Amino acid sequence: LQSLNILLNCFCRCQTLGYAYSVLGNIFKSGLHPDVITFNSLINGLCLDGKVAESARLLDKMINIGCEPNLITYSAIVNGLCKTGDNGGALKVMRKMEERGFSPNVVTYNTIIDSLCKDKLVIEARELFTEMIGKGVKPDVVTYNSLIHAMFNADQTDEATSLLKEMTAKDLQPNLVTYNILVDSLCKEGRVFEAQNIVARMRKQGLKPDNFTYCALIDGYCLQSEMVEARRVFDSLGNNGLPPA
RNA sequence: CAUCAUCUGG
Repeated sequence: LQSLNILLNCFCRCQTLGYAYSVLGNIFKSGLHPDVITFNSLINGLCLDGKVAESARLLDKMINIGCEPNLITYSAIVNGLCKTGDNGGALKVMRKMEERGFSPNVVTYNTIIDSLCKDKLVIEARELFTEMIGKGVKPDVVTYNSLIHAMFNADQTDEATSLLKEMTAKDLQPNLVTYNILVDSLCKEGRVFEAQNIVARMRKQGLKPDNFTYCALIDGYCLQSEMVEARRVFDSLGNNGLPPA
């Protein structure tokens, strides 16, 4: 069952749900019973595909056959609602799961906070942020990444950098995504030089700049019409978009 | 230190 679950999840994440369902068929044919992970993968796949209604039906189905949904099930649905732009619905599901005794965890909160951030609802994102802290759910790097990104997008660069300080004060190490957000945002503001300093800093921490990093830099130079510099970065990359080892 | 949910460019 584990192997079939792995395969099924791959198809779900690739948005090839037809194949996922045929794996489900094989599970039945083999006389096996899908478990909560099987259902979670399918629900997630449907949600990522925007078929949240269908995922709700699957949720009912799993309950009917006696398979108890868990925190991950509900979080996947929360994500599906967020990705279709229904933040209100996502919040409702989160409140419902609390009533049913499933405490939302850091991932659940991160999902909604990020969605609010993307919709520029920075105030309500921060409200959820303080709510989670109040409930003893510790924000992690992903939480801060979403908030920092939102602050840059709202031209609150000062707030972004203060959040960055806040996270390191909490012993949360900025990760590759954090740095990519910084590099990209600085580049879009025309501060490519400072972005390069960030890149130097990430190298110093042993983090390897990746495709995102280089694309952000190239884009930044292009925006400044510094085509020679853009070209220099571009030429430093190999066929796979990464610098030669 | 690998069966499931959340964050970054184009």
